[in-house]
Amino acid sequence: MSSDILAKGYEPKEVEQHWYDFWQREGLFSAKEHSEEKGYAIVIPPPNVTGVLHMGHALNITLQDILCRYRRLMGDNVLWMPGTDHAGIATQNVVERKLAEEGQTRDEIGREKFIERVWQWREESGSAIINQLKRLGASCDWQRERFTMDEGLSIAVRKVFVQLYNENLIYQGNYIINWCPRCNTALSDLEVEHEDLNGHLYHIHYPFTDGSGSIVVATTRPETMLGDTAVAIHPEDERYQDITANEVVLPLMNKTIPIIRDSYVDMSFGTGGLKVTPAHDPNDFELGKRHNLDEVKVIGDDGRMTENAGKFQGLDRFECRKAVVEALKQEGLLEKIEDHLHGVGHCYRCKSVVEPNLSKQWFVSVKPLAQKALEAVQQGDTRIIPDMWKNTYYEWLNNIRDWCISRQIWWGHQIPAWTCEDCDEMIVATETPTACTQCGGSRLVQESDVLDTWFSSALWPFSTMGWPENTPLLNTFYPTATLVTGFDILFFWVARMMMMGLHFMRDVPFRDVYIHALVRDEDGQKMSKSKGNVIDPLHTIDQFGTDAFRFTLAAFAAQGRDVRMSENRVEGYRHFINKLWNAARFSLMHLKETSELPPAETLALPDRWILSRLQATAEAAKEALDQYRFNDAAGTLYQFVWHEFCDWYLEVIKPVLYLEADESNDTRRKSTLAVLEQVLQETIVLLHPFIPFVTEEIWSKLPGTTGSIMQATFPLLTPDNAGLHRDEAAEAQMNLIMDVITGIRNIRGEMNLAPSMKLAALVQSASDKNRSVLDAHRDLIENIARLSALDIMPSGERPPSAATAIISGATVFVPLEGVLDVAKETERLEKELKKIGVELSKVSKKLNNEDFLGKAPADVVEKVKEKHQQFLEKQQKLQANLERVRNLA
RNA sequence: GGGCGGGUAGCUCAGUUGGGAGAGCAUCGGCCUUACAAGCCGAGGGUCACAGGUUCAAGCCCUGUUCCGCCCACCA
Repeated sequence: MSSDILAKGYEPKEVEQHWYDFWQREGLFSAKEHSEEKGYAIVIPPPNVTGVLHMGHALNITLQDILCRYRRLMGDNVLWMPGTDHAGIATQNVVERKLAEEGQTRDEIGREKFIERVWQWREESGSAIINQLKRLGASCDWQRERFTMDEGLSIAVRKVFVQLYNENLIYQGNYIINWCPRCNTALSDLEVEHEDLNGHLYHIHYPFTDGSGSIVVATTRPETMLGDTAVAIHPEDERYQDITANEVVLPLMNKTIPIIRDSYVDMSFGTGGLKVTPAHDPNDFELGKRHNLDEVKVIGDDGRMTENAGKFQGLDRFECRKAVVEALKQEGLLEKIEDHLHGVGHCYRCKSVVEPNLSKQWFVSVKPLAQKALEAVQQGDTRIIPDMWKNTYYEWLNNIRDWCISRQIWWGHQIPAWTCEDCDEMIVATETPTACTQCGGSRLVQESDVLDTWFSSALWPFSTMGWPENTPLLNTFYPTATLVTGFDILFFWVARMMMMGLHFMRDVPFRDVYIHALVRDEDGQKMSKSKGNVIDPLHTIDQFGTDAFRFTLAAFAAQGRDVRMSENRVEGYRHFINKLWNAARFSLMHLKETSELPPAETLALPDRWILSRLQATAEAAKEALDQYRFNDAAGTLYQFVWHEFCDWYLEVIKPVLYLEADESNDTRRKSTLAVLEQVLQETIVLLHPFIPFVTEEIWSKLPGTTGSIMQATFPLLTPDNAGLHRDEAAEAQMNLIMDVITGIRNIRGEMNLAPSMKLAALVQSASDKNRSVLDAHRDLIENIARLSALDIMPSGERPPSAATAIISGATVFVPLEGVLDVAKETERLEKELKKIGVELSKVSKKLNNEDFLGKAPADVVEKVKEKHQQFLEKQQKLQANLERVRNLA
């Protein structure tokens, strides 16, 4: 890495680790707590401690890193707050599995030991995900790394819980919640994933007690009938106007239950009869409350039938379903079984079928909090980008229901509530109480439940900055600038951070929320282990380097669109990294020392041109990044580096670099080298947010650079604007020259003339200005177009037997005496002519349209007229040439 | 049942106030031209899903149809 000349190919492995260590050692990721500079903060969506880096993280982290590195170049004081989430259920499941491998269960070792094990496990593997983030180049302020179970964050959690409880926004109660029998815990509505499954609809006779027949009810879960406490019908259902009975016999249970009338019942469904199971269905629960029905819980928390299920007690819920159906069949009460597609809830962590169950749990009364979160976005205090997600956000907040926050697991923040065993008093406090506030007794037992993981992550933007203390960090960085996240946690996380931030900080947690899409495989399928289509980001990095991988992600991250990832695509962008590397390698062969940029007016045309293009590129890149248009920014830079800087500028200056040494040539060469140095340096600064490693490596090799590229300034912001400015005249002149060269290359390609074959060319242009521009750069044109001679004339004889290229402002002839393939050239010209004919008729049509002339804006009309003129000229020239070529035949 | 996104070249996708349809990859032809064959030069290829409408002008705006994908929802 110390040789002056770079290696022939870029080898990411050799430099990535080196530079990452360097950045950390130099403290370049560290935010300043107190600073005059603008504070710009991003809090990381904390990955689960159990996590392994996947494509979703890679995209998420890359976009954040691009923003952070960009803002540093813009001179902001950047804080990228890193950390991990304790991920209650997920982590507990992982550790339970490990225990199972040792032949143990958590109940056997007990709560305290179990939690110890989790901590121990976290110590061992908790840094794996963090190290993987580092391989992506993530410039997080690692010294501030937090964990949702940290002492500080735990204090914040308790403080929030207690305050919400005191404000009557947290309450405890018996309601129907989603219960996962596998994880043995309650879940919030969000943690249930509905999946449409092919099930059955069972139609069951419930005989009237007076022997006057029966009513048929339908259910998808026949085992719940054991807990039925009523049958409901619609009060206006004509089918049941004449029934004499008020009660039915609940089959299999030999129990009498009432027939109730409620307009909730949908008359159009089945027979219009509804079995009511208040303990196992949320609607039935409501119905039960209205009609004072008993709540009979027949499915236990372990997924087995309770003693209330009579002879079915102890059966697993699914076995019980079969047994109930069999028993009903035998009693002749099963009318029929239909196939039925319906949504079934599954646990988002273990995929078990979730059971709606009656249970005593803790809830957050979210409506008041949600209202503020809604308004903050409506008022524009927080922007959601892309805009379309606003509707989804509103929709959810408008229909929000209370949030079940208690979990019957061990790993998490234990709820700070204590019950006095003497007087049953409930004490909710931030500090562990020593005596009952009511009776003074000391037999206090803490609530065993822990909080939903998302409760602590909802506080993340301020708990990580030291809240509830009023810290300098909070003053400098709250509200944070941008949250970058996937839409899959818009409700879980974003909406709840909004609620908590507004409630406890009295300000939104972030100004912008940038929602990125999902990473899918190249066929658009969601990546999953079972499909076997998972691409491991680390594998991709090992193969192609972090920079190529990051650039690929950025290039495909169009707003609102999923990213389709394949290693082939990364390979494509590795070519780009290599291209840049080689451009630098070439430049460094000539850049032996740093030099001042000479005044613009003394520079040669290509130099002024590239500086102008660089300026345009910097402006476009800034504009795109400011709007989170990562793909546009990446595309703009790609285009500039490859097609303007490499394809044209470097080729054009080669002759200058190889000029013989004499005084005037040396002056010319020196100023070109100064421009080359400047452009290369500014270009890698522009690219640095996307591809940090290779740009740092090149930076370190450039003469005249010191420190890290991370300390550089974004080109548009340097005091002298890095010598950059748009130069329209230079761009127009260079375009003419490039058009002439392209025209000649075109002929060469079409006529199958070897590049090694030198050609003579004649350019005719009626414009004095154009002729003088071409004349002044005759060497350049001859060199790049490989010409033996170049004539430039105002007009005159068209050379016979020549191929022609008609460009804007000039006509190029390549005389091919004896070589010209007349048929081929005729065909080529005819084709061109046909094309231009189509264009011409389009504009002519417009110009012949009175309405267009009368109603279109003047500048548009003017533009069309100009075009018409141009097309007409081109057509005439083509026709003349075609005639001439035809005469040759 | 509601809501959202998408249908543009063979593939993957850009296309930001409506004004001559673009890129990358792939394909074809020609090149070892002293940074790069991970390269250079050139070429071909599109009824912008379909049908209407608004407009002087529609890939873009409106209506309808259709096909994909996703999210939300307590109809048994």
